[in-house]
Formats: sequence, C-alpha cells, structure tokens
Amino acid sequence: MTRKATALDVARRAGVSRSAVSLVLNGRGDGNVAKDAQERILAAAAELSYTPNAIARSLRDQRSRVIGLVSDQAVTSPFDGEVIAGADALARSRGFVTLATDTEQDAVRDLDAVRTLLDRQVDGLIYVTVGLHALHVPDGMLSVPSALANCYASADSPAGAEGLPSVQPDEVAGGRDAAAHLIALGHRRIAFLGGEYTSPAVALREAGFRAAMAEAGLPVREDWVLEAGWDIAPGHRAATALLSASASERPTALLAGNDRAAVGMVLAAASLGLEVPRDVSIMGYDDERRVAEVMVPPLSTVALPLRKIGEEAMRAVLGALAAEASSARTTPAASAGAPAAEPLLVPCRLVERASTAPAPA
Amino acid sequence: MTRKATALDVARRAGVSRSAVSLVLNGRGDGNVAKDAQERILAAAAELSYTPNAIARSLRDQRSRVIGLVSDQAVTSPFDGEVIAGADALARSRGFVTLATDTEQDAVRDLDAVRTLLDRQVDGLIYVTVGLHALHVPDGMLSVPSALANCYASADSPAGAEGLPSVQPDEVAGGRDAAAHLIALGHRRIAFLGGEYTSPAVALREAGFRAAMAEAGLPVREDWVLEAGWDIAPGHRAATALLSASASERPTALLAGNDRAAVGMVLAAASLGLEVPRDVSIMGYDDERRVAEVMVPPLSTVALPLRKIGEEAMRAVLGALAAEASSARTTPAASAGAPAAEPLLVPCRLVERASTAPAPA
DNA sequence: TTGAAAGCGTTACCAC
DNA sequence: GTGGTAACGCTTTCAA
Repeated sequence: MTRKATALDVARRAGVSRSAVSLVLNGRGDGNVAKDAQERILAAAAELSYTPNAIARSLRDQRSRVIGLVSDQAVTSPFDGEVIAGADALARSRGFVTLATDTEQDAVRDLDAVRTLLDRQVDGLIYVTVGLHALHVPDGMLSVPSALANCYASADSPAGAEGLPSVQPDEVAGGRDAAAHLIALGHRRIAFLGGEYTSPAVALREAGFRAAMAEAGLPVREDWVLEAGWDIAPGHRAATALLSASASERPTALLAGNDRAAVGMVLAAASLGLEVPRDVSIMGYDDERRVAEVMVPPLSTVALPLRKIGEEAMRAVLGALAAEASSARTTPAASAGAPAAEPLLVPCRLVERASTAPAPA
Repeated sequence: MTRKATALDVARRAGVSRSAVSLVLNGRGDGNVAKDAQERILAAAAELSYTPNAIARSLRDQRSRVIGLVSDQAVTSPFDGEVIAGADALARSRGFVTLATDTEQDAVRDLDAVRTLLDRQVDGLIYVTVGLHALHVPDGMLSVPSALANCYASADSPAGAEGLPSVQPDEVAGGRDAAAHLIALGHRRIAFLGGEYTSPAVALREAGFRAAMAEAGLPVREDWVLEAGWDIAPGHRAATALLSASASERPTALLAGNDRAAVGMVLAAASLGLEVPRDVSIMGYDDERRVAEVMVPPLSTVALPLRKIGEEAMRAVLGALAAEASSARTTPAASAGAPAAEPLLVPCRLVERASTAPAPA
C-alpha cells in the first residue's frame, strides 16, 4: 500500500531534476541530458517501478487520451460488445483508453452519460447502438470529435449533428448477398422473414433481397415477405405458418432477420418433421457468436462487421483528433460543422454453412 | 467548440473569488459566503453551464472516483456484461464511474490492463470473469481496494490475494434447486448433462444435484452424469444419444449445463419426434437473456445472479474505500492483508417455465 | 465574510 | 547541458 512513486522520487534517487526525468522518460534525453544521468534516471525509474500519473499528465496536456463510449445497451448485449471491442482495440493500439457507459435504453440517461464523460475531459465520443438506428444526438457530442457507430443522426438532432461521421453495415448488400446465395443454390421460392420494420435495417435488407430476385428474374411472393421478429419464438411462429403448407406450396428457403429467429425456424421445421437443409434451407443474419456456428445444423448467415464498425468509428475520431492537434499549430479555428458526411458503409460477409443446400428437386 | 468554462470564469462573472465558487458549488456556501453572492454564483454557473473538471478535481483530491473493471471477455460476452452493468449501476449511484477493459482471454494483457488502469489512478479494481473461475490475481490489484466477481484467487496468486473479497453464485444450491424442481414434478430418471468440468461450477452443481437426489432417496445413474458442453451442438449430441433409447430406458428429464446446451437438447428431442415437455422435461441454466425466455418452449432454468454479483463486488470495493478514507483520519495504517475472506455466495433463482412438466406416467 | 496562496504530478520553456 | 519555474483547474487552509 506504499504510495506510487512520482517523478520527484525518481529525480531524487537519480540525483537530478524533475525536468531531466521527464525528458529522458519521454525519449528526448539525447542531446539534453548527460549520458550517465540518463542511465541513473532509467535505473531509478525501474527500481521504483515508476510510471507517470496519467491524471496529472491529462491536466497538464489538456487532453486525457480517453475516448468516451456511450451505448444504449451495448455493454449488456452480446452484439455490440463487439463494436466496443473493435473500438477499444484500435484506441489501445494508439495509447488511448475507452470509457464506456451504458444507458440501458433510458434515453434520459444519454445526456447524463455524455455530461459525465465530458466532465472527465474525454477527448472524443462515440455513440454505439444495438442494431442500425436513427439517433437523437445528445448535444454534448458536438463539443468534441465524435462518431456514430451503427447509427446515424435523426432529423431532430441539434444543428451540426449531420456532420458527424456515421459508420454502418451495408445492409442492402447484405440482403442482396443472402438472397443471391440462395438463388445460386437453385432456390426460386424464397421467403423473406425479416425482423421488425421499426429497425431501418429490415427495409434495407428487403431492398437487397428484391434486387437480387429481380436480377435473377424471379418473382417475389408478397405474402412471403413478413415480419418474423428478432427472437426464437416469433421466428418459430412465422416458420410454422409458412412451412405447414404442402411441399409444392411452401417456400424452399427462408431468410431470417437474425440468427436467433433462424434458430426458431429450424426448431419449427424439426417439429413439422422437416429436415434442414434437405427439405428447407434457412439463412440467419448477424453471424452471432456462439449461436450461428454452433447451431445444429450450423447456420449459413451474413456476418455483421461489428468489430470493424467499432474500429472505423474510432479511426474517425482519432483522425479528427490528430487533425485538430496539427491544425491548432497552424490555424486555431474552424473545425466546426463539417459538410453533411456520407455514412461509411462497411460490407457484410456471407458465411456459408450447413443450413443451406441446393433446393429440393 | 468554445472551451469549457472554468471556476475562474464563473468567479469573474459573479464578481467573487474562485474559492467562493468552490464553496457554494459544493454545498458549503451557507455560513461562508454571503447570500447574494451565492445567488450570483449559482446564476453565473448556470449561464456558463459550468461543471467542474473531474480531472483537476481528481488530481487535487488524490482520488479519481473511477473504479477499474478488468475482465477476461466480459465486454464481448453476453453474460458478464450483466456483471459489469450491475457494478456500473451501483458505482454511478455513488458518484463513481467505471473504466472497463477487456483482455479478451489474453492472460498477458491482464497485467497490462491493470497497469494502465492504475496509471489512470483508479481508486479500486474489480476483476470479472465469464463463468466461475480460479484466477491468478495480477499483482497490481493488491495496491488498491479490489474485489473478484465470479472468480476467486488461485493458489499461485501473490501473497495477500486470498484476502480479496470474492463474490460468486451459489452453484451448489443452484444445482440442488434445479434437481429438486424436477423431483417435485415426479421425475425419477434424471440425467445431469453438465457443461465442461474445466469450470468449477459444474462439479458444484453436480454436488447439488446429488444432494437433492439423495434427499429424495433417488439413485443416481452414473452413466447419465455427463459432460454435454456449453453450446447448442454438444448439447444436441448428448441429448440425441440419451433420448434415442426406448421410452422406458431413457431419462424423463434432462438437466443442462446452460440454456444454450438446453436449446440443443430441445432441438434433438424434436428431431427424434419427442415433444418437450410432454415426453421429456429439459432444464437450462443461466436464464440467459433473449434465450431462455424466448425459447420454444420457454426454458425452465436457474437464473445466475449476474447483476447482483457485480453489484456486491462493487459494494465491497466502495466499502473498503470508505473505510480507508475514514481510517486515514484516525490511523493511517494497516489496511493490509485481510484475514482470508470467505467468498460471498449469492443465491441463484429458480425460474419455472414451460420446458418442464410432470413426468410422463 | 472574503480573497490569497499552496499543492496535487506533469511537462515545457527559459534562464543559467 | 542543466535545473528552476510556471501552468493546467481544482479545493482547502489560512490570514486579512
């Protein structure tokens, strides 16, 4: 429980001044500090296992090297933990640390969270959401370099919010790829059982699905374009309804809104005596860890690039920070309202596993 | 992008000194600052939307009001995100903030993570693991008040580590309750399909299972006590083997290692033409969000008190911090090696849903 | 009742 | 090539 060593302790032990310690430990010893003094400093620092006090450094530098992460439920959700992990990894590699707070769906806590983070002098902010989402950007986010991961500024956001970089999965391409995969396997009767249309992702994927069908010259059966939820139970329900029809009347392939719903669909098929993928192919979405891969059969799915999304959002913030730092040396002005940025679309990856197979003859 | 207001700005605007601002804003204005001055200060602070710089305050107070959270994979895992959420909620309610870092299973990063956190002057530390676990406690954890959530110090930990408070689920009681639930439903042929014995939780639950069976005077079929993994696929495999036997030869109830494995078991049952729970009852474990409750049928299970575990670990740390602060006023010594603490066992809760029912006649 | 000053641990600048 | 000093923003103590 001995107090941590300070630079002064090191200086005393090495018989030099604090400034010498600072210079040497920051790699600018050569040319400023005598060789033997440098050695004594290094030795003393090691003996005392000295590391600089990051708090003091932050105060001095006016930058904390902390990026704040606000999420609506990412920390408690299996999904966007991945986004955070991606952001954190990049931050760490550049000497930053992330401070994450979860509002647990409570919109009021947004402002509180941002406020708290700003009080801690975070250098930047990233808002992470579970699932693609329009977001009412909290005011404070505009006062430091910020980015939106998996979400985008809603129209009622404060002025300037439209300039925030937004990183999103390319859902249209994802839907298209999923459908194209099934079409390539010879399926013609494909049902689109999306999640809930409250998520903008669903309409985008549906657009991709329709595009793929059109490209292949296949008709879309409108009564097979349905909401089938995000969970096992609603997926089960929807699939049961569709698959109860006779072999010639039912779809040969199901496109689920996510892997969990797909699990429900496989379950429904099994209860109806149908075997996946022999009798019906089922595709998931998300490539959720510990679900898609370990399902029986393992699910073909579209992998959401969550880590990459987090990483790109962090890259945007860190980039803005670097730009700010260098422009400060030249023109100390005008980093304001960027020109309504295009969202950065990160491609999803098609993952072929055993839940899809050629259409039954 | 205007710089944040400081206490000096407020003081100038209110026409007083910085100290007056500090006193008033910290609630000690009465008796020290004139009434009208107080009002002017409050008004000025509001107009400038002043909030104190937490970094500066930390440096001054020599306490950061940050608790560091280290986890082996909690952030990216659906489970222990809950532990973190619980810890975070309590911390926040007491004016603390949590700084979480995920080592993503890389043991080497442990020390690095702790070091980084300590450099940032965290006031306390909590190590969170996914699943009950023996942990080689990183050295640094002993230099500030710390606690272990879901884990306990391994024998090769540094001296003093055995004194760290450890908060764990009461797995023995959990296993007993699960078995007792099935026994109460009239089941006598119960299979214990635990996860992997590399997790100490499994042996504990098995002990609980055996205790319940013994209390009921029921024999345990040793060939029905098996490892059936933590995922859908191995659960499916184990259940398929067991349930392929004839009705009189197979178990009437399955106790799974977790909800995911239970999903695999339900799936296996369906493929074999068995209906759950009519033909066989299946119990999960964990009460995992978005799995147990939405399964078809919804899973009876044992809820792991993850939030509570996080909360209790945080309570221990915050308590130690408070004690340290007050003892500093009296005796500035001896907070060292506590007397090998008993682990705090948090009870699990039995959740009865539709996957269990009276045993078939 | 008020204001001035010290100090938390750093780093950068500027005399020596 | 070196070491003293100021400043970051805050709180607290002490003197007026």
